[in-house]
Amino acid sequence: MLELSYIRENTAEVIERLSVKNIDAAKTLEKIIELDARRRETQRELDDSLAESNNIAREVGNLMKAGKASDALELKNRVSELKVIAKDLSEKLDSIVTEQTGLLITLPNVPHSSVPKGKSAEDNEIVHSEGTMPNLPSDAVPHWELASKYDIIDFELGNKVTGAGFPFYKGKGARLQRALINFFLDNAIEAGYYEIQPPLVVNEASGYGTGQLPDKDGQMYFCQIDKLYLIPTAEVPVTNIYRDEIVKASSFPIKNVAYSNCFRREAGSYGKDVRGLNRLHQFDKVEIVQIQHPDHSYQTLEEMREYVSTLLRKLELPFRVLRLCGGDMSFTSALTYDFEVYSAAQQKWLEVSSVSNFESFQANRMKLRFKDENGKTRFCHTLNGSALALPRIVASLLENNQTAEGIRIPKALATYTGFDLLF
RNA sequence: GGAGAGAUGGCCGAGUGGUCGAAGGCGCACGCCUGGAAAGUGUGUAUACGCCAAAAGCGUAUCAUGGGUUCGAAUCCCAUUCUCUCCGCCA
Repeated sequence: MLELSYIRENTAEVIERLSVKNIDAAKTLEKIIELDARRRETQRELDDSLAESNNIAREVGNLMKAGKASDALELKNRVSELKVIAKDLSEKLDSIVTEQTGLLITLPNVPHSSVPKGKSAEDNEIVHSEGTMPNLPSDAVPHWELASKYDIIDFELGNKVTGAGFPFYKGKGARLQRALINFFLDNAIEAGYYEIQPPLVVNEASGYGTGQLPDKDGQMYFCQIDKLYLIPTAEVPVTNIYRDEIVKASSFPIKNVAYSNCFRREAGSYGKDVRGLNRLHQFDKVEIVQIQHPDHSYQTLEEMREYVSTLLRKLELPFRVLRLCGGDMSFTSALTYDFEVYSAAQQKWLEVSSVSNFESFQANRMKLRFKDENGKTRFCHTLNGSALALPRIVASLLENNQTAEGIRIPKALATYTGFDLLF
């Protein structure tokens, strides 16, 4: 959620920057500012009337003590009147605040000045490319064929037991999963991240805090009877640790890493995008989350970007980094780098990581604050990134490393799998 | 799931209708003391909103959450959530 004071003081800039996300916010902003004026006026009237009630109540108390009960009677009536007025004002204030908040949460985060304009993925800016493209034999096949050839991932079995998008990993496939999780966690810990194992379901307030709710609730699995959501990413529970907190500035940067299953309904996806491991309803991901001082968050974003690059280098996968254009960015992000790995057999780039700075957008929703050098309470900046999501890494590892003898496992990973050739 | 007890500031803990945002202690911050530290000692130490250009200051709200009773609620009543104890079930 955008900060009200920021909207109020930089209206034109907000409109201009949101246009990069192809949003025309002028009318909404105007309404929000108008509601804000009414909110403050109503608040003042309400406070005044409550102040008068409090004063009279105190007087009544004094009169009672002095044994002048009859004198108190008239005052009592006045308080009763004020109470009715205050109740009206309070209801009015509630409805104004509700309306204002309702509008505020429809506004996406303002993109960083470096974000290019654009409508779709076509307009993303490639900022970096690295690694050598594999030279595959002519009989190279996509990962879903390799998965069944080596009997390591069973999509049909998943269909039978659960449904589409919930595969079974078997034998060396399961071990490869476990190896990748440990590889990613160990690397993160070495880079100074603190490991967290979060709950896989969260309450409504947490979904709201990181921005999944209310706009994306159809994308999460929901347990109706307990009003709990299956997490779409560890970002949700791990960032919400700090909901309603005032952290010490000396604790910056706060660096957490968490492995979790991620659950996504992916309503509306279809076709070859969901083939094999490309898009699953349940997958594994190691997520890095940082809480940082506003002055340092972009430097941190670059560090996180570099960290993810080192992982892909160790896995010997060719990758490129994209700066997402306004139209392709998420609702909550101010700047996002996507990492894509080349899937040789599918001959396409697969998104394996998304590293974002949310600035104070999530922090404002969550009321995550810190005290700055002047003792002033301010919102923190939050950042996160996948480091990494497993399925598409597995897809490209299988495809890019296929040989006549089997799948070659990169050296850095082989110490975790316990085998360097999957056959 | 059943029965009972409870929820107060960063933490512990007092407070059963009236200047209570809340005693006391711990912690924390700053100062004094010290060669330095500890001990000692002094001061300060919640959050949000509103008024104000801003600071100071003032007002309002907040004692789990939401309602209610009352001139007045941390205190009484109702609902919800959570915690603990016992019983049941159980990885």
